[in-house]
Amino acid sequence: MQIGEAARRAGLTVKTVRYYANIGMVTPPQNAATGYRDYGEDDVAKLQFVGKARRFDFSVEECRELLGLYEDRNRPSREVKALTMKKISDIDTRLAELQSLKDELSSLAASCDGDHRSDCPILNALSGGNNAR
Amino acid sequence: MQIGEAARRAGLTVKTVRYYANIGMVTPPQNAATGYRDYGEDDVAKLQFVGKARRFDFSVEECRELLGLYEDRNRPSREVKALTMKKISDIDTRLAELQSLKDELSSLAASCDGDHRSDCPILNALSGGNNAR
DNA sequence: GTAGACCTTCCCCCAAGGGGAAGGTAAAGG
DNA sequence: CCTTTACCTTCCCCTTGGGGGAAGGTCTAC
Repeated sequence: MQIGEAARRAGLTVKTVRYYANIGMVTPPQNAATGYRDYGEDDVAKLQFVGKARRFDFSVEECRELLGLYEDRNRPSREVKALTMKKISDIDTRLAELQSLKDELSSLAASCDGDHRSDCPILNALSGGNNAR
Repeated sequence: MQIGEAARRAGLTVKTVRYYANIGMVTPPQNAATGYRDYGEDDVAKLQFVGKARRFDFSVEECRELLGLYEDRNRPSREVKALTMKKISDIDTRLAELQSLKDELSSLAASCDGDHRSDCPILNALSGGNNAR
């Protein structure tokens, strides 16, 4: 099938699918005469796989790794689990950072009247000494 | 003072400070003879302000806006608070997304033995039907 | 035969700088 | 006076994950 239908079926844009072909992630054969890429069912499955992994916040390089494991029917599940645990740990780190930011911003916002007057504790905190963070 | 000291005092890299000058965020006068930028105390204060706002996850454009409000001694604090509340809302959205990702990945990881065998529920979920997400 | 819907490659664009080259400048040391 | 060292400058390419659009080839329908 052509790239448009493959993209539709994988829930990706044509640009994205072409990009994955360019970086060697999902590489369909290319018709010598027309230059058109020719996607098969297995390619669509890989595209769906990558699309789903991307939605799970795996980077393109991590997707490439997962795809390699996916295609290797004899790899130990340990490797896949390790990647997943690492990703969970990354997410935890980011969650903690964002929560901390939110707490600080919330306390700043709570101290600001937010009215027509110009006095603003938020700006004061941002411009004040380095003790704010 | 020269850019190096300004950067040190603001807790930023020279590259970053030069970038802020290039995009018109903090623009010190430039010595006509040597081309060296000449930072004053007010510039350092602005750099510190921007650096702190960046650490609060405000984008460079948002920082530019905050800096405008910071320099306008007559603006209502309402505007500053609105930007802050918007940022908190953005963070909330991202927190929810990440938490959801984490939950899904955690349940996948829990179902995977992670041993030497090749059967892996994580890969099965990624390659399976679209019901996983 | 021609319009419309595909497809291709190619190049520039985003954020927010980082890395490093090539070259100018200032101050200290010998 | 000369050299080393530590600054500084501009310039260009690199990052992530594609998006936008131009120029041009192809295929099907009417």
